[in-house]
Amino acid sequence: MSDPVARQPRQDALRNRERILEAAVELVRRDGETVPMAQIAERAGVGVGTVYRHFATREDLLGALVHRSFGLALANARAAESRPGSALEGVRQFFLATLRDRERFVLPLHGGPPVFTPETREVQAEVRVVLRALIDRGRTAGELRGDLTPEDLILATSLLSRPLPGTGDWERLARRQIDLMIHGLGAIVPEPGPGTPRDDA
Amino acid sequence: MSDPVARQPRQDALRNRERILEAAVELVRRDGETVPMAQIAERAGVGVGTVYRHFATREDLLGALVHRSFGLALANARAAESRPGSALEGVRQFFLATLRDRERFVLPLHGGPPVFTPETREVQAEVRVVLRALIDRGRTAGELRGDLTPEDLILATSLLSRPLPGTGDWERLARRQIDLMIHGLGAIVPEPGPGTPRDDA
DNA sequence: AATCAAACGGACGAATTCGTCCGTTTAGGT
DNA sequence: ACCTAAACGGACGAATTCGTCCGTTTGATT
Repeated sequence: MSDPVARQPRQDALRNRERILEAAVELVRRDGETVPMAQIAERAGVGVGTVYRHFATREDLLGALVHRSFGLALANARAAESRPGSALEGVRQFFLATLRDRERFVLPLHGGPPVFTPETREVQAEVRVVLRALIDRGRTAGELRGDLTPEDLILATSLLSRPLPGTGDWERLARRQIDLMIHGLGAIVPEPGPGTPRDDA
Repeated sequence: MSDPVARQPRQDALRNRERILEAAVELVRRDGETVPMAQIAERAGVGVGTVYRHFATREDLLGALVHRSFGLALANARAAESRPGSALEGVRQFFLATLRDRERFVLPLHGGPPVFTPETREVQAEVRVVLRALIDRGRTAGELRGDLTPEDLILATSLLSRPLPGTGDWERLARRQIDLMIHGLGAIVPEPGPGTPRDDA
């Protein structure tokens, strides 16, 4: 008798889906993307069956993690773009936001299959659009290098969010990298100097 | 009747060991560190038995790859340090060398077990020493930021050597990152400006 | 050329991991 | 309170992967 509209999903289903994603982020970052599904299920406090119902295949799950990461990047990009101060400072805030959220990021580490779904690429494109706006603003104001592209910023952030073991104080090192890059972003070029062969084509 | 000195290893053994390492670098970079041993053996043109004789366990093999990578980094660091020009240019050359050799680098992607053997750490320490010398030279000459550390450079290079999928023209992007960083390395700070809160502790 | 220790290859049993299937539980509507 | 579609859990057979073992081949030495 009810309309053909799907009834909304049950509460526990939503909750479990969330738990699975959280567990997956944590374990994939720590152990790599081949971490056993059973382990993810265990940490999420559900059975494997539940995991496979929400994500038909491991790749679906990984794809969802990547998708979420771009969603996060998009939110950060928008926040940085709509921020009042200078565009250069906006870029800096974007970097710092990535660093703050880094434990929630999962980006593909090697060139495996899908992972990048069409929807993910859409979000990715939107990130580009927003960053483009930010860059253009800064360029007009003479704060940013004229040749800067959204890809430069995306690459930098994806590097910042990667799990890097072995290094003791990652937080400090990452902030330093941001610092170095921000200074490099300035439109002012210190000293081309004579001893600088140009080997960038 | 012969001395207790070990006779030198056979020629084919050395050759195979080399082939295995080459195959492993390629496949680990492409498919991740859990790539089946059998696959590595196949690409190397040997049987699995041979792989396991040279590297008793997968971790031994991975450890050898990482060790080699640091050896490469050490060679590049030494070349950059003993180079005639300015120290800043030396740093730049070090980065470019890493980029050139990036397909031979294998560094741990997540915080798994061993991989960092004691010997590897020794090489790592030596890299630090050489870079420290380079940095000090540049600092004395006023070419480099006073607070720069070897770790900054090591981190940057390890980021540059990582396999990053999805991005089309990695080469171009990486050169750009180097460019950005080199400019950031200069001792001259363009514009602290009023709108720049200092949130690096 | 004869010898043999060293090295090789790959079949194989053990151990994981995958993804499904189905009997049981439960949220939420009546 | 009752009902049922939706969701759950985890045992299980199929499929991979691991690492070993041993009969065969080969490089070096005499």
